[in-house]
Amino acid sequence: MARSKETEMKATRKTHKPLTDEALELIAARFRVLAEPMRLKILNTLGHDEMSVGELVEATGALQANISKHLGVLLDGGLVTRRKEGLSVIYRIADQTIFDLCETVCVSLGERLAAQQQTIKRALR
Amino acid sequence: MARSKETEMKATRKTHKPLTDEALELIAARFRVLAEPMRLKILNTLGHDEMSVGELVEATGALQANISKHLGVLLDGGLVTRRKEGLSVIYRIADQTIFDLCETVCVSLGERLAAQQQTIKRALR
DNA sequence: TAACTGTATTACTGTATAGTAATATAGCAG
DNA sequence: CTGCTATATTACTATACAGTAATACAGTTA
Repeated sequence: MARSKETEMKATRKTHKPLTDEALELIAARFRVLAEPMRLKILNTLGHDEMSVGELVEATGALQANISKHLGVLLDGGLVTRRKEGLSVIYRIADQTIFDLCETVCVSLGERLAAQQQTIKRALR
Repeated sequence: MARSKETEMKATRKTHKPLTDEALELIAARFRVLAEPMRLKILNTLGHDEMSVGELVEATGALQANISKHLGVLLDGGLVTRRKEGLSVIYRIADQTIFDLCETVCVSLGERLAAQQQTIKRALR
């Protein structure tokens, strides 16, 4: 589990970099892009393949204008890339860290729900 | 009919789990909590220590009502816990995965900015 | 009891944005 | 050219929520 570089050895406990407001805004913006269920659905549908807008519309059941707008947000955020092929425009995930983020969140949510379940069980006994 | 490659194949090459809409909403909700700079600032200020509301107000420079409201959101989301101590209420981070998420995002943003920088450099040569 | 302190809540305002319908744009077919 | 198809954009509405001021509440002290 090699941490990045040995040059930063105090980064594990107690001390944290005081992020600037600009950095916080950039990070928040990334989270904001992921904070919409429909965009997550698009990303999840895309998976590791590439798909045209029409295929995404069909797969998600949403309206074409809505999908197109969400794809624009994802493109602006650098989470997907696109290329034209005839009449179609084909999107592909550009940032694999998305999967890490969702995985981490899922694990965390799972643990939280398990803890809540324990609390309920204990309260009912 | 220039290209009808996957129109019959349903394009299921390496699909992830097809998350339900409910799961997508839960994941999006977690991201939504993290999608505000002020909440990230609170979390970053808290770090691995615990702090009272007043200390957070002073450290962030925000108004008490605002901090209190954001702490409520973080509490609802299960990202912090709180305990009372006399007149004060002391908050502490409850979910360490927050740091992983922010770290992943930072790395991703860094890579993206580096790539954009390369693009600019190449365009100016 | 009353006064004081730290925190939470309420009410309000402004802003951002998801969803939608209609329209615009781009590329292909005839 | 005309029509057709895939995608993007515009305009609009409704909802959500961040920030703020005033107030309520809880715990302490005199």
